[in-house]
Amino acid sequence: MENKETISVLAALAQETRLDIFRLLVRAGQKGMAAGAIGDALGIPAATLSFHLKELKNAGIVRCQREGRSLIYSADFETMTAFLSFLTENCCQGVNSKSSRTKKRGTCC
Amino acid sequence: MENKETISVLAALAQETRLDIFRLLVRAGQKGMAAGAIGDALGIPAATLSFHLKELKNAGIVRCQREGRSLIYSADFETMTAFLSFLTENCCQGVNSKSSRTKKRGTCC
DNA sequence: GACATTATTCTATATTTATAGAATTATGAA
DNA sequence: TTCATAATTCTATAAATATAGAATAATGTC
Repeated sequence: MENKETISVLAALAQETRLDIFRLLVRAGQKGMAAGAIGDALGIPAATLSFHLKELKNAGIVRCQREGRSLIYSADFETMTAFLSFLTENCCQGVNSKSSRTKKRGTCC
Repeated sequence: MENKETISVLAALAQETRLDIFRLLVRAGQKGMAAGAIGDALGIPAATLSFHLKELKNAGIVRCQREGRSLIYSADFETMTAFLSFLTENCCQGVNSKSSRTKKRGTCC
């Protein structure tokens, strides 16, 4: 995953409503959820929801599939995995698990 | 790490200049870098750089320490580790390493 | 075809964020 | 105490993002 792509995932998740939507979809798992059901669960007006779903879709972290009149959205775990790998490698010294005890430096200024 | 805190880290990194700054600091490691050196390395005007450093500092992913006339900034790996753990647990089904082969669903709509 | 349902796109408005010059603050040296 | 250096805050402006009502599009049912 590249810098540009990473930024679009970060931006997609850096918004309360969208992070809520995405976490809901993660919990829903493979089967996903219809747009309407997401809106009901989170109390988001349809137009606003569509706007946010589009952002998530453009970032590549959700997919969607029509089923009758409904559009079923689901989390794309492959993209998320690639995204987390990028962050781990480029922004975290390749460390992800329990803290590597870094010498504490001040937050004095 | 909570939702709110997570969003502020996501937002801090979801910007090209700031991601560049942060990755530079990750590469610099423990010793960190003076603000001026960061600006020189990336070609960012001082006022703009200060603005971005403050964002990163507020999000808790960089620290800073005065050394003579210079302010030395460094990446806070503890916060980043907590952040990655949160994402892994809440946004990625607890999976981080190699893909768990998810049934591919369309991006048709 | 007429109608209800599900969801999107259009539009306007409000809010937040980014950029960078000018002014200011803090530190150290002559 | 004067001067140079390093960096921040102030300020104005530009640009991007979020919200949500109204209009539109796609699908299924009678």
